[in-house]
Amino acid sequence: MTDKELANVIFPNITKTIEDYEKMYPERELPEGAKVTRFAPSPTGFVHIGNILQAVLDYYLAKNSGGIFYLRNEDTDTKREVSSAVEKIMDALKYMEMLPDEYEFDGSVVGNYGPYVQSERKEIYHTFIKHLIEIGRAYPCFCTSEELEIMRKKQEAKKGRIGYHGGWAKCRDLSNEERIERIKNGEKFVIRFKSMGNYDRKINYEDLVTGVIEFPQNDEDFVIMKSEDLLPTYHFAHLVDDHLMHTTHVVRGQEWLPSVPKHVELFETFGFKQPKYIHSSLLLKQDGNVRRKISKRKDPEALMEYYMEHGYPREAVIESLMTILNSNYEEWRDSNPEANYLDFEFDPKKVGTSGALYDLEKLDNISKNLISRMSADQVYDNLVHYTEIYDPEFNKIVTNDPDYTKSILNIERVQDKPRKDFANFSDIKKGIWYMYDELFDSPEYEWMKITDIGEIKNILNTYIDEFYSESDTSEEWFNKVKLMCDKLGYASNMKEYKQNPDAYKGNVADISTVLRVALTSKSQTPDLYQIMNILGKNRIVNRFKDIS
RNA sequence: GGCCCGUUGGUGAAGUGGUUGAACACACAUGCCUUUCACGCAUGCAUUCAUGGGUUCAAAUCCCGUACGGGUCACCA
Repeated sequence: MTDKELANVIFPNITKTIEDYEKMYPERELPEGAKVTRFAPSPTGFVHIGNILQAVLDYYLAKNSGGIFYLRNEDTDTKREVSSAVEKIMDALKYMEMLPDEYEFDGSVVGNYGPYVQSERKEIYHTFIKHLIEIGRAYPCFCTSEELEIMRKKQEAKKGRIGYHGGWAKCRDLSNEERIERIKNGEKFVIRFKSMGNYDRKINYEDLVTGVIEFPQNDEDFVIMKSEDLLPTYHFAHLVDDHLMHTTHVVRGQEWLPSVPKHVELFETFGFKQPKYIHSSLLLKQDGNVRRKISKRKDPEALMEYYMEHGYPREAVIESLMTILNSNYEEWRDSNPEANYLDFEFDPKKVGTSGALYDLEKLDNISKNLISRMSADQVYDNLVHYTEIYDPEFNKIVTNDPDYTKSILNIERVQDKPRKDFANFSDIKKGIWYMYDELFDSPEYEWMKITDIGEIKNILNTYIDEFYSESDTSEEWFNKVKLMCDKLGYASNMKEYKQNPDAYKGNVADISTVLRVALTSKSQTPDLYQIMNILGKNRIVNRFKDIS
């Protein structure tokens, strides 16, 4: 019996050919040098920051070259699949403003190279597998997992290489008669690739990041189609999909490096052009004195939700990831502060290979700088958008009087070196809540040096009765505070105070602090003059009255 | 265990044989500024590039060994 007959027994309903599919999915018409990349996560319910790292690179490579960035749902592992996972992936991409050009979501397909969901591409995979069987490069394997387990044990005992190769590949030399008979008897089987490789020979593979790497040839008859769901394994789906969708560059984690020889043989067998690979480094986390892979169970910052929930600006996340991806990015950003990151010239050779510790402090720093450069309007818009989803209560308060909120956000913003106190949009509430009467409800006053309520009231009353004037400029205002110091026996000049502290009850800083705490309850705030201006006289008086 | 990748300060890292007495950024420390905080400014922070050997006039940079870390060896991706 021929291989062709075997192929027909296994896939009786497959009538299309590889050529048919190649006609359906012709070469893309793109400008010279345009890159086609894909984000291809498996829908496990978590969007890992490492995945986003890859997506940023994918998106960048496509957009920077005038190419295509598409989303492919790798749902061939039916056991791990989670139903809401694709939604989460789309949410994350939306948040990052990295929407794919082609995708399949919510029942609609965008793009001409779909389906973009692997479980819907079964027939395509089967066509390619059928071809492989026809040319004698794939075969059904009836080994059970128990048998394979025993084989592994034997191999271990002999200290040999583990795997389904050479003489260990029992089903490889079965006759087609026997194969067909066993299939007709209803035996379960997987399809294995029949490797022609020789482990003692080497291949030279050129990685865009690492450079040339020498591997032994693949000689493993690895599984390309699973028995239960008849779906392909990653290796085979990678071949078929990236060929048919004309992917030019594959960004994937370093954990894929060892399977490169398999992919090389697969592409060579079909005579397909292999995409270029960028194997990105893993994100690590310092845990005591060991470094380990950042883990979604132990490290909240491993998940994209962390950044969304805290309201980190997408630009900051991108900046921090680009910094990890390419070591000279920061330098470039320094000299091109306003440029779009897509205009950066990326050099795959500069991708770190050793696994980087993901540094949240660095993110905070990048983010603080970024937010400090925004206008009050921009911060306001971001804040509204963020609180809509993550803090509806605060959203109501903030949007109740947009101009009022903006004036708060504008404190010490319009100046050469704006304040940098917000690393994300959830920080804002912590910084400005006291400006809203709804939230300023019996706060805990952080009195510092002057704690005597009698003295505090004396200061506040004196100030309101004799010195406060709503129309004062910043300088006038502070001069009056100093005048009050002189009157009450506090030093208005810090230098004089430091020279002779005993001559005074305290100094102008102590007085300012009393005003500050009385108005905000906090001992540390931005510019007090601006706060008072925004509060206005009535509320200042009222807040002073509350002190008792 | 086999195969592969890696190892420059607290962190990300620059660096591919000689103005590197190891850049830059983050973090940290100290000081200045200052009504608080933040900002800003100034200074400090690896005599040394995992380690041993070799090549060379010259090595973090090239070669070999060792150690350590990571990845992978599934009908998971």
